[in-house]
Amino acid sequence: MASTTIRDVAKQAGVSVATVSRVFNNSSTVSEQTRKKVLHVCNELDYHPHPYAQRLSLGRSLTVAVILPFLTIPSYVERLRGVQQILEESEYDLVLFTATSPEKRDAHFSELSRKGRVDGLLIVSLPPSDDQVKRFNKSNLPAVLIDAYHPEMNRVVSDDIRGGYLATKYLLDLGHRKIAYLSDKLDTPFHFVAMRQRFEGYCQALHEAGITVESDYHRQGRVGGVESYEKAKELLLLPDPPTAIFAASDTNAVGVIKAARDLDVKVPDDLSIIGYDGIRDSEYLEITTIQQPLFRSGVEGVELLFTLLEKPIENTQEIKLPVHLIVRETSAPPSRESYAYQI
Amino acid sequence: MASTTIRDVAKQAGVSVATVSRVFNNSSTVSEQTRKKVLHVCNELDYHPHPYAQRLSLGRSLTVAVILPFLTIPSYVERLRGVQQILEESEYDLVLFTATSPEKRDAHFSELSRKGRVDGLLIVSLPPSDDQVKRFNKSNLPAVLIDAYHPEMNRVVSDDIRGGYLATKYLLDLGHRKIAYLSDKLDTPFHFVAMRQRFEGYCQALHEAGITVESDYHRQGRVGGVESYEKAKELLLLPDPPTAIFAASDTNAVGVIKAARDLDVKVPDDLSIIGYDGIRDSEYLEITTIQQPLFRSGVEGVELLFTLLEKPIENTQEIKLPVHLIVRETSAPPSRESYAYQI
DNA sequence: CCGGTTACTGTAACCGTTTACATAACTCTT
DNA sequence: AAGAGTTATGTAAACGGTTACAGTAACCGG
Repeated sequence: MASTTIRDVAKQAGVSVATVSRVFNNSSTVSEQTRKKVLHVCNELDYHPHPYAQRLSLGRSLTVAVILPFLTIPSYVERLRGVQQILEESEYDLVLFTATSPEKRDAHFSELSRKGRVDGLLIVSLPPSDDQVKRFNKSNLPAVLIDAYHPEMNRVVSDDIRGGYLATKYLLDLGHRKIAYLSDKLDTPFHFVAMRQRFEGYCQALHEAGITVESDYHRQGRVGGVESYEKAKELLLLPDPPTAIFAASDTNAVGVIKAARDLDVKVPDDLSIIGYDGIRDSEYLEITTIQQPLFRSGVEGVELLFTLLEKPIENTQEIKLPVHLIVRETSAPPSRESYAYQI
Repeated sequence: MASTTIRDVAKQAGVSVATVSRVFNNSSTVSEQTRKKVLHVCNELDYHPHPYAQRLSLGRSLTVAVILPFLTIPSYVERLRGVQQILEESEYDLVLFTATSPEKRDAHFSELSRKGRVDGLLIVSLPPSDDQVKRFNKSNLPAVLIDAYHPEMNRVVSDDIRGGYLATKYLLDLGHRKIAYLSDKLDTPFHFVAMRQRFEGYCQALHEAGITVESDYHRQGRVGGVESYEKAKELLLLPDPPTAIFAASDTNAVGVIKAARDLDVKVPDDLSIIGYDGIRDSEYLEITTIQQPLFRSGVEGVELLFTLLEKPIENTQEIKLPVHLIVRETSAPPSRESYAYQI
């Protein structure tokens, strides 16, 4: 069943293809009479313009690519969700790529930077190299980084240094002095930068309080909750264990909670835990956390991209989103006992 | 910077466009000499065939649409991940749609069922109506349901009745007699069917054990963990509370755990909890659960779609994936006390 | 030496749109 | 009443590929 084309409609309506086309792209004028006739025939023949012919002719792909590291990590998915929701209402298709390895990332970047492949690019949490940025800019493909930084690229970031600072300051204000930082590996081939910045904020707050950063209180595991469970155990079994743990993601925090439970360390009595992100789990599990606007970062990213799609160039723009402390049930002042220790 | 076309290459290499095209689509023969020459020129000019011109000419969109209800629910995302991973290695683009309302679902279905829009369709957890199925089949668009059922559509399902049975049987075998079932709303405009089937398995197991299904032991909340927390509380505050709760998803189980904690009900001593799905959280939180192959369902779905894309029609096919009981830390025999109650 | 393969390559139509330009039919203006 | 504007429409050339068909040259067997 060959689908009906614009020519079929034209013939049936007794007009030229140009006229039919004009009816759809309300560009120039068509008399009310013929417009009605054409629409009627379209309806009758169930005509819909062929998307790919349209795209070829227009020189636009009507497509936006979203590329992110993993689909396993809730915070990325939540960002994707924001992107998806806006894109769905637009004329653009969302085509999805994941960069599960640095090689894949590079392959995607170079494929997608070719003119014609997609109209725009949203890059989640994957900082591109200088070379890649150069290529994007040369092919002047509109692109926006979300949760990633490069000076010459438009981006939506959240204030991770401040987030790290806030979390640590909060624990300090509660009276904690022995505060550990537990994160994913800070050095990855992907060059994720968020957790390093949170660490920076952590150091800054400690410094301000006149506390030296204990390297023993800083642990990194592979991404996700499983390994953070082990690392948390290590921390809790230290001769002089921390009274609070700042986990660089809520997922990490879940690992810490489990470790505490298994070692019979009471939360929050004997151990305060603060997470980061504000994903669903943190809500369900009542984890005190630093909430960053994940969903919104996706929304803002698309919207920035849309403005870029309209008028070409300007200065690179940065949208910095705020973070908030959300106090829930995994944090409290340190117990007497731990106080005693440290005096 | 206009991109280089096949004609540029042809001119530069001193051959016809047909020859250049042939070099890429290794269809018919090209002499080794000219092939080399063409490839060299392509390399030099950084030529890549324009995707949309190709698609128009081929009459294939090289695109597969995936449509799912929400991006908020881990199990859907995990299925998507399976789909994505396979699709990424193929020549097809994955374009993503969500049906956050029944109206959206219908709109997507009818748009996507038009020939030419996409080459294939993967529908996750959204059972289509008879009319829609008719339309899919008329436009003979290859489509596969994942975690949804329609007799006239190809599908990948998991054995939810058996899963419900297994979970309940396991609790019965532990000695429980007062077993509640807590799920999302069973009647939704989406007509999700999985949780109803699990309920069926639950009833079956109880029946087999000669236990009548208490309607008071069956609660439904809105999707997700927040409301299941409330419902679990209701159950636990019943005059004769259950000794075990079968939560129809791990997310629901998390709500139950929280309710138990808040009411000082010890898990698993005073209350056994079993979830469903086997998502990450169930692992982190050590929830006993029925694991279904979520990721794999995506993989199998795409693979089934690929075979459909190769040779057109055959009988509709069903792939039924197995489920497994995973015993972790939220389940145990009922305590003496609760036994006492019921004798 | 000739007809028939075989191996390679070119010409041009086609995929289904959009749109610059041309044209035709009116309506004013003076 | 002719020239200038307007308005509505048609013609045909893009967009950038693929591929049916045709053509040419080289090769082969008899």
